[in-house]
Amino acid sequence: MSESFREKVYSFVKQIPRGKVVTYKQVAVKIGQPKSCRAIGAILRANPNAPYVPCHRVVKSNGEIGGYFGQEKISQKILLLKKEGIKFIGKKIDLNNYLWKLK
DNA sequence: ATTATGACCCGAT
DNA sequence: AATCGGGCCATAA
Repeated sequence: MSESFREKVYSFVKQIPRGKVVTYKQVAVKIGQPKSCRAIGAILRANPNAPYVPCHRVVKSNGEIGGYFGQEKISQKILLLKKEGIKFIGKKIDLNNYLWKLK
């Protein structure tokens, strides 16, 4: 039996180190479904188990941060990222500095 | 089974 | 830099 889509997403996101981020696209590629980037967000929205799965470290490919529980708690996502040392330039972050480089 | 929705991505304008 | 449009995919109804 193969892991469910959800399981793959969560298990990978849990490995993102503090102070680093990955894009929804990266997650999609990593779990072997490069075209499922959009569905990744749908999964994280469902039941991230907030503190356990660091879903706040998943951002958009253009440097914007994306959402957090719909459009409601984005401020909290920003706060968590700032708390980890990530700086914002307007509405975006510098992916060249914070992107987690996979091996 | 079919439709609509959304924490997305990318190329073209 | 900002906007638009088409593509993709898991879920919910």
